[in-house]
Amino acid sequence: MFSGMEVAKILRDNGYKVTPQRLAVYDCLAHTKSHPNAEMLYRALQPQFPSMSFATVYKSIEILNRLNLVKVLNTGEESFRYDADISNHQHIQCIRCGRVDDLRMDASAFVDKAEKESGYEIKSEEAYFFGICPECRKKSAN
Amino acid sequence: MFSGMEVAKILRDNGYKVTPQRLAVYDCLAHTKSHPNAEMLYRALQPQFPSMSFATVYKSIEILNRLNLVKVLNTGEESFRYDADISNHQHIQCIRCGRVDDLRMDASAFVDKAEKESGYEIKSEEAYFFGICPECRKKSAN
DNA sequence: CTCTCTGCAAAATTTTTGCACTGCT
DNA sequence: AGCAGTGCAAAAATTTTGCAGAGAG
Repeated sequence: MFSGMEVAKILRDNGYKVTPQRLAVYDCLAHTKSHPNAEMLYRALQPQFPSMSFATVYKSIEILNRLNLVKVLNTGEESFRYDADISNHQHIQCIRCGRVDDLRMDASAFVDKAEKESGYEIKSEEAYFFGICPECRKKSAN
Repeated sequence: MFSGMEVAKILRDNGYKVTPQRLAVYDCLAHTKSHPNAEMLYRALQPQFPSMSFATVYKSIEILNRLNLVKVLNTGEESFRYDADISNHQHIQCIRCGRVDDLRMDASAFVDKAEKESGYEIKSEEAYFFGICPECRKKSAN
């Protein structure tokens, strides 16, 4: 998680211009835990940038992702979700309400085993769990 | 992995008709290790069913998936991939050539830990590893 | 002042849907 | 014979692209 000034510096140092839109996309991702998709980001940025287009949302994310400032999540829904937390962690999604939460577990033993068994040189890893979140469990009263 | 007759029985027992297209989609998935997407399936079935449409591919997969005969994979590509191996296993994709391989590791300890840490009631789990496959490692000669 | 970025609209992709016709049971 | 399934084309939904004008460095 970086400050606006840090993000600006990273953009500048990599030859990208620092625009309010790019900073706002990062800022939005950095200040939410909801792992939004492009549409949620677009809607969240509308009040501040009424003229902003989806193209800019996607182009901003592409750059932020290339600079390793945001991660792309893939929970199996129609659209991708995005996360400004680039530390190694896993995700868990509620199959009732759709929310996505973070999970922090040390997966290095799992990765090492996968590397040995597959013969691949592993560069990254994504783990998704699916189930029923504490709130939905309460609601269903079983 | 089921035989054609077993799949036919499962379809019939669940009120779905047994059609050559549905059996062929399952058969195609059961006899490949390449984890094809809809287009690969469509092309593979063309010789046998020149009139078959994408609609039928997707509709067949939807039913097979609902009957828990095939699994939907999400490696972060544009399209979904499908797998007739419904046993608990993980997947690893080569970031050079795009191939997807199976990996069989016991993840139950990982799942238990996730369940405790998240408070979720976990129903399923997907783990994807990304790296460079043995063949591509040889080619790059490092 | 230059050159990248934005915003718009159109394009490209993947997947879904509606409907007439076919064919399984 | 009845009704679900197929195939086609059109629709949806998400993401990408081209281009003219705006704005960052």
